[in-house]
Amino acid sequence: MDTRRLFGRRSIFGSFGPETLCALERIASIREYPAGSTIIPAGDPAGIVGTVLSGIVKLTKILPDGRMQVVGLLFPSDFIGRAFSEAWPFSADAATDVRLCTFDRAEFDKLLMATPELEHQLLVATLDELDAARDWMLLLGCKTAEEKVASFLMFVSKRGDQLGSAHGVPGEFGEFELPISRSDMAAYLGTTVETVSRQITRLKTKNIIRLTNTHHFVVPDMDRLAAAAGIE
Amino acid sequence: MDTRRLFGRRSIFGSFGPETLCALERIASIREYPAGSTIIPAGDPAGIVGTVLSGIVKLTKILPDGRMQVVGLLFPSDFIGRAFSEAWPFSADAATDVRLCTFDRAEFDKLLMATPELEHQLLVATLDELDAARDWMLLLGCKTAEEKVASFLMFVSKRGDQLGSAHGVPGEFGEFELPISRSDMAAYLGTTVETVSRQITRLKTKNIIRLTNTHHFVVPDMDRLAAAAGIE
DNA sequence: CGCGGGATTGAGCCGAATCAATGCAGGTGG
DNA sequence: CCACCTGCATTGATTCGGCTCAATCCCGCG
Repeated sequence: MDTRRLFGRRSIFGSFGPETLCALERIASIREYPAGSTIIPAGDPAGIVGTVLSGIVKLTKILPDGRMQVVGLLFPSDFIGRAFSEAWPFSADAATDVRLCTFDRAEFDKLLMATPELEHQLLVATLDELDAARDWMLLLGCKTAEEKVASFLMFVSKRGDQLGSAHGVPGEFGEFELPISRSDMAAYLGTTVETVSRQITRLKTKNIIRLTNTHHFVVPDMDRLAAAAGIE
Repeated sequence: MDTRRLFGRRSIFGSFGPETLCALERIASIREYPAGSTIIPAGDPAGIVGTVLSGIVKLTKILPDGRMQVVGLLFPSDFIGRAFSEAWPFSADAATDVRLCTFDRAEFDKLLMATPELEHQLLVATLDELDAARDWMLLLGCKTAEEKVASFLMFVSKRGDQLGSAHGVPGEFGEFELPISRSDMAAYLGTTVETVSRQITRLKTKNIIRLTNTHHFVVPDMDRLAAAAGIE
């Protein structure tokens, strides 16, 4: 198989030579998860790591009383896993049907130690995730419900091109498929389903967005959406 | 000077041999920043990286209209800097008087590329920061004002021992100095000064905490504080 | 002693949560 | 093919936590 195509050029494996890719391929396997299923439960020893091939993975944390927060969304080409830690600090669930390219954790850690360049790429990816997490803290701490929803739409429209041909109109920036549910959106935005719904209709009546159906969004003017999102 | 003592054993440099420490020492210099001053402004090319020697550094993001969120707090021994990026994505300010051990960014990046073990330590530190950021997202998205304040006190009591003898009673877990202002707390918790103040008095009347003065906290029973924080 | 900045307390209001009902589409079985 | 069910989304009515505005307090300091 064409390993490079498989992982995608944007993945942390995108820049490697054939030797490393071969080493990876030998410990790789494909797994599928239906929407709603749990990929890695919270607190797991987490024997696998991998990259997302298709679909969207949500990383969630919950409080003892059941309140839940989505702390990360993984799109195709994103790395999933927590190197150098025995306990997986949150739950990873399939927000849509998901295909993963997985590696055995122990094997991957070994490869990681032996391949500084791989570790470098992982560091770069982790720094990017940290930046994203901090952007999200700004959103959770400061923004109004309308700004939250608008920000989320901007976020997805930017990463939507990574959803493959099935979702997301390629090249078309202002039109995209949002394959996740309203309740997942709410959990990501630190709000409720009802509020998300209300803010979407609000943005509709302001003509900032249009919907052809529940999950297909059209943004005529990205700048107006950005303004509604508080720019950042 | 005793470089290992200088950086601290918990810093990313804690485990290095004399050769690397020497290489570091040659590009290191000490800088001081008074409380309230800006260490690195947002968007800066950020020519320096380093570790915190004493004091507390806050990392902040602001929206165009002035709303502000603290997205990270750095304690002594924490690493400050963003490797492999030309733009510093937020502002770093001194929440108290701060002493830093700084390195020239270009030099440090070079050393980083040449020393896989250093990069490994940086990766581990970054992963920890990411975990912390995600814990904070749970707090910002889900918790009530009282839980937020209680969580913050738990957080500081755990890291307070790193504040040095000046602040923080060494060894004593349930008693600590909180050297930052109420408004910084509020900005970290995604709330307002008034709310923070009210919740502190609430915790006081419940006898979960006691204050000897505005910045000195006593926690008789850490488990009760944890319960008020929503455990996590 | 009076000044000033941070912290606390109070009154009222507003945005978003909650509770509850209705709408809507896809799937199933009669 | 249509009636029904089920899960998700939308809309409405009401409540409430936390924000805003404003006054007062406290303590260190000149």
